[in-house]
Amino acid sequence: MNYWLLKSEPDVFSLDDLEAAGRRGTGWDGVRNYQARNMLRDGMRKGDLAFFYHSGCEIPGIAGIMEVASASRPDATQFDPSDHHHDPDSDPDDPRWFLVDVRFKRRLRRFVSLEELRGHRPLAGMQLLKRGNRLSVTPVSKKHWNYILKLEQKKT
DNA sequence: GCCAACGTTGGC
DNA sequence: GCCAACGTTGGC
Repeated sequence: MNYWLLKSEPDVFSLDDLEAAGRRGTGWDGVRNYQARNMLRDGMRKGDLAFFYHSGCEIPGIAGIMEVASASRPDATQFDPSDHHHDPDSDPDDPRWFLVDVRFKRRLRRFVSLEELRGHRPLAGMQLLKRGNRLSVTPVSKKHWNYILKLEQKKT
């Protein structure tokens, strides 16, 4: 099993929205970056776990945990002209963009902010914390994953 | 293949 | 709103 971190702007799609989607979950659509696409398409497996990270908001950070609920499949929004993520250059016979289904697992016991993550030297290697990182899908090592789960338990 | 111009992300 | 960092595009 592998671990991941997926970013979303809570104004667009938040952990609450994912929880509201229930057991069926939802497709993690709209990823339009090749590196992120490759991880979605080739790296993620059903049963993997991922942190739900809130970006582009007042206090960015990790809000919860979700589960990868399917293998990757083509992202239908790329073929929908009315969709913001429409890609007219993508060939239906050879789709360019993929998604996985995700489902809500749980909220963290407390929100762990980006600022807090940056304060922990053992997490320094996390791709999320590297300078200039903008990838919306990044792998998380087991070591970092477990460290954050311990952080979650700590009182502030 | 290089690189300038432009677009996007995302923290601050 | 600003801006650093990075990705993409397209002319050459």
